[in-house]
Amino acid sequence: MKLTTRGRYAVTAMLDLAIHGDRQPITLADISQRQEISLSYLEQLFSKLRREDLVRSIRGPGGGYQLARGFETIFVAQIIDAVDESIDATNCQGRGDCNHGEVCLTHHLWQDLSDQIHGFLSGISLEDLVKRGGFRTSSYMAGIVDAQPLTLRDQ
Amino acid sequence: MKLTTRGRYAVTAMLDLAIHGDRQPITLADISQRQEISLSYLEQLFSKLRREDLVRSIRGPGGGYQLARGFETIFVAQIIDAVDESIDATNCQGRGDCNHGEVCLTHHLWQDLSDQIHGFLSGISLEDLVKRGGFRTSSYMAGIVDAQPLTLRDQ
DNA sequence: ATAATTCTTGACTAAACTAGTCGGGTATTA
DNA sequence: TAATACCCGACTAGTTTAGTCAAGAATTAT
Repeated sequence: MKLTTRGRYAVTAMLDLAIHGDRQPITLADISQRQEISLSYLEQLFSKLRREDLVRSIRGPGGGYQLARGFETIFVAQIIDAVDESIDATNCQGRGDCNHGEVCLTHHLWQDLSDQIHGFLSGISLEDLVKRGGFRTSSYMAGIVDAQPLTLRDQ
Repeated sequence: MKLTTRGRYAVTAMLDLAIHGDRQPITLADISQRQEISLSYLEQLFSKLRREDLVRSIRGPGGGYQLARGFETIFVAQIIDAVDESIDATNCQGRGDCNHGEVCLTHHLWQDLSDQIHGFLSGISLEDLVKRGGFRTSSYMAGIVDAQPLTLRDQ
């Protein structure tokens, strides 16, 4: 899992969709204006989001995009995974031969860290982001208590 | 905080130092061979690690690098911060004017996530990495129970 | 002294990635 | 049939990554 601006853009756009798109489809032009993201760039991102079944598209006048399902079932991790084709956290593509044919010193550290961040973001849904606090206050994560805390796994 | 290969290299090298460097200084050439990292690239990384006072250098024959202090006081987050000059997690350099002069929808999400990952890696010391489990088993994080769990903050 | 060793520094580079732009499609509706 | 809006692929400037190369400075052993 990678965390880049692209993932940020995608989550922001999906959040915009969750907020404004409960009735009609929302055009990328609208999102582009509201969120200040280039239209063509949004097209690239939504192409991936659609392939991953996170959004539904409707062509023609009056068309646009909608969430493919309820916002309580769409999680931040899924959005980021859809657009930031997750390169391996490890250097050896999981083969475990990163150091002279053996596993390198920090192989499992990164693997586990990746898993943990992923688990963390898998616990935050669009609903969480929409419902908690205002978007312009600094406390909108305050109520997110259901989000899976990022602890170290036991095995 | 950024998580890239550079940070991985740095942590791996520091771990190598923690394991082999308890007596004499360790040369970058040794680390380069053991960890399969280019010598010149290591030089760049250690230049930054030295500036951040994480390692001590000794020139001349018999010289090399040592940890600047006990491995129980050096944390993964410090190493990564030293080499991956932490760009802002946010788009607006913390000014909060990322969207039409206001804070963008996901500003605080990324800010908080950044903080959490940072806190998480601030709880894992080189000692933890050295002592727990073998480096070639998949369970060396099993005993790290003191590491600050990554939970959402309350305010 | 001087040669060997090792760190120190800066300039340079190929390859990859990011965040776009551009131009032409295709489906749908009015 | 024109307008709307998604769809798709090619292209690009700028940045970052991972690395090379070359010269130099400090220290030790001979």
